[in-house]
Amino acid sequence: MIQDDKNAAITIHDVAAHAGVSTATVSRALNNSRPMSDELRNQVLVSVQALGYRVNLLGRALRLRRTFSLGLVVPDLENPFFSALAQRVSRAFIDSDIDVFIYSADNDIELERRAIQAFLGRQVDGLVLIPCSEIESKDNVLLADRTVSTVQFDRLVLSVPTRYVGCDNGHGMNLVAEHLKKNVDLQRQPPIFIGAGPASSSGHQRLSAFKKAMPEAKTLLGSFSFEWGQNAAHELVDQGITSGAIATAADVIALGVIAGVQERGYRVPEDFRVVGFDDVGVSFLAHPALTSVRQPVDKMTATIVEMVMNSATGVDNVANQAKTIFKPDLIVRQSSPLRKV
Amino acid sequence: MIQDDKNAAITIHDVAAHAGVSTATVSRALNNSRPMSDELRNQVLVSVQALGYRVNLLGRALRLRRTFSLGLVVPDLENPFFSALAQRVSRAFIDSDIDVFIYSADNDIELERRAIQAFLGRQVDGLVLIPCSEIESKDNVLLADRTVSTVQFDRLVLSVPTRYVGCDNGHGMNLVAEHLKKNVDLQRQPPIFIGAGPASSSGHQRLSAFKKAMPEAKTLLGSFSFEWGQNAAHELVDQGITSGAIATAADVIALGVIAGVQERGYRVPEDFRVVGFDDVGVSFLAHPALTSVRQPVDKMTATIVEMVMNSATGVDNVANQAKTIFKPDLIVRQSSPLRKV
DNA sequence: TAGAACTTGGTAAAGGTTTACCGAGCCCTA
DNA sequence: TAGGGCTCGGTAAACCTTTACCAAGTTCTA
Repeated sequence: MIQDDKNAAITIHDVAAHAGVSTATVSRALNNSRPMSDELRNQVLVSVQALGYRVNLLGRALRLRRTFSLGLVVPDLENPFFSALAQRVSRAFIDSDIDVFIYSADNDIELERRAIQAFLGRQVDGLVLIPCSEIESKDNVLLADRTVSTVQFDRLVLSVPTRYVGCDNGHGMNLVAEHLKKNVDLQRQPPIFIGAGPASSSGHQRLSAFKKAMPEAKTLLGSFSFEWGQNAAHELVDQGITSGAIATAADVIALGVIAGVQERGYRVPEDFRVVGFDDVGVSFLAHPALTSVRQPVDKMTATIVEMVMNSATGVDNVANQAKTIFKPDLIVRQSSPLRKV
Repeated sequence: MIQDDKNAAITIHDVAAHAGVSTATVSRALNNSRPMSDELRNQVLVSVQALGYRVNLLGRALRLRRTFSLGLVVPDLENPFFSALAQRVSRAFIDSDIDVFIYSADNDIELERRAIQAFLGRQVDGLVLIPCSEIESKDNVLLADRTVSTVQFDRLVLSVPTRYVGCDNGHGMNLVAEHLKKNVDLQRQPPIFIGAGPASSSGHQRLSAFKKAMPEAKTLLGSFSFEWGQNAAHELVDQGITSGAIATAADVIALGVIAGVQERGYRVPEDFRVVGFDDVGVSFLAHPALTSVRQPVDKMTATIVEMVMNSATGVDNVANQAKTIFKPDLIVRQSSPLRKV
């Protein structure tokens, strides 16, 4: 059984031997950890080139007790909203010396735990979690937080006191309610909310905020999925509701709603106004363009970067449990325009 | 500057001391690497529990020269097609002892290189790459392949002789051509192909296969994006083309095309037939449901698993450059149904 | 010119594992 | 009872780095 280790890995010792210096010198040349003559440094770098040496980050991490890496655990990459968030988080770290590794929990609490264990065992410097469930993920988040600097993102397990970055779902829903009151005739037909169950904090918060802002609303609850929006729309039409204002808990639901009402022969925005939430990941696929609550993702990811970098250098134990909540905006587009159609 | 290392990491030595045994015994108890009395094993496990010990995978990897990890580099997670593929690859490894870590290159050759370096430095056991570009990614793929067991997936840099798993784009396009010939009246209006430029191997292959199968087709080339499909559709309509058959190089383009023609007041499938390619990631968002070439993703990811596991155990240096190409199927749905509408 | 102050290179320990090898104790047989 | 063949625990080396400390050489000052 031949290990195809390719070429049996060059170490710093090989470089040192090739350059005729000690390993300390090689390390110092590569890391600029102490001033040295240009001549000597070049001598080392030439050998590095010649041998094609690449530092073994495992050895370095062991010694430094630091890996320059961050783990990002997302509930489900097949959901374009989460994959977009993942991308944006990675991108936010591009100017840092930290590598972001993504692990998908595939909507499975067990797998979420495995992801966290995988990262913890590999000694990541920090962990960013979008927990699968507001309740069932508790132990997982706890495990993470006990071991390493942890930030929850987008979704929150409130019972574990970690830092958190998210958006003000209540404010977002208020904007939606205001918009509908101003621009839709709600006399004929009270507004309808098509949401997700309260298993995740976002589903939970958006639902209760909308109910509070528009107590007269009819609410239908399902999951954060296209199919659910589609089914709910069919259901409405089949019940004889053929126009009105529909708010949703997420863009992906709104897309389903639009498809669903169109399949039944109704039009958006002429018959139904539809409003989404998130404006991340899938909203660009909507037709007509989707009025949606936009989360300020860039600000949010920038905050995550700040939190991670600070806790890596241990600056800020003060605000270690701080929740940073951003106010979202309403972006008005064709699916629910400003004037009454 | 306080390192908030939480609780300063329990090592195997702490466990050994607590249990009153040597580190060798602890390691053997945890890894079952040599038979031992149940009594002793329990004694060790109790201490492990009591201290909350978790193995440091860095130390282990250093010693074992194996990390039980796989790096997956994708071009762009904001593209739902790639994020779905990433999810599916991870999922395929769920029953193995290997953890899959995902890194997004954000469509940037430099970042793709950084991703590969990050994985190589961390000594992953294997690398799965979906290269950004057929040409510009060459050096990156080469770097990977020189160092570790590498598989290219979906897209191919042919000039680097690595293993590859993909689908037969030519065959897929032949199926599309056949379908259109049988079910659409192409006399009135020759078929139209809305594709992507030849920078990626999939764009390239799909284009040339379709042109070969239907030389009379009009072709428009852009990018793998919704916007491009939308713009291309507008362009067609604005040129006075108001019906016909449209094949595309990807579902995400097809979605854009559907949206585009609908925006101009035409219907799918009554006016335009639209066919996608991939049937992964976004096709479920299409309305009407999208006729598409389905890649057999499960078979493909299973093959990747096999390749990675084999090369990890060094079984198969023979087929080390094997290209495994799967035949896709055509899934007929409403956007281009079987009978002439 | 003695020696302080600085520069610059090397030695070796430490970081957390796993495991080859050793040795001690036991049972069994000749 | 000598010693062969077990079982089972421990010691220490190795995996690859970085860096505290040391030592030697140089420059400068008093």
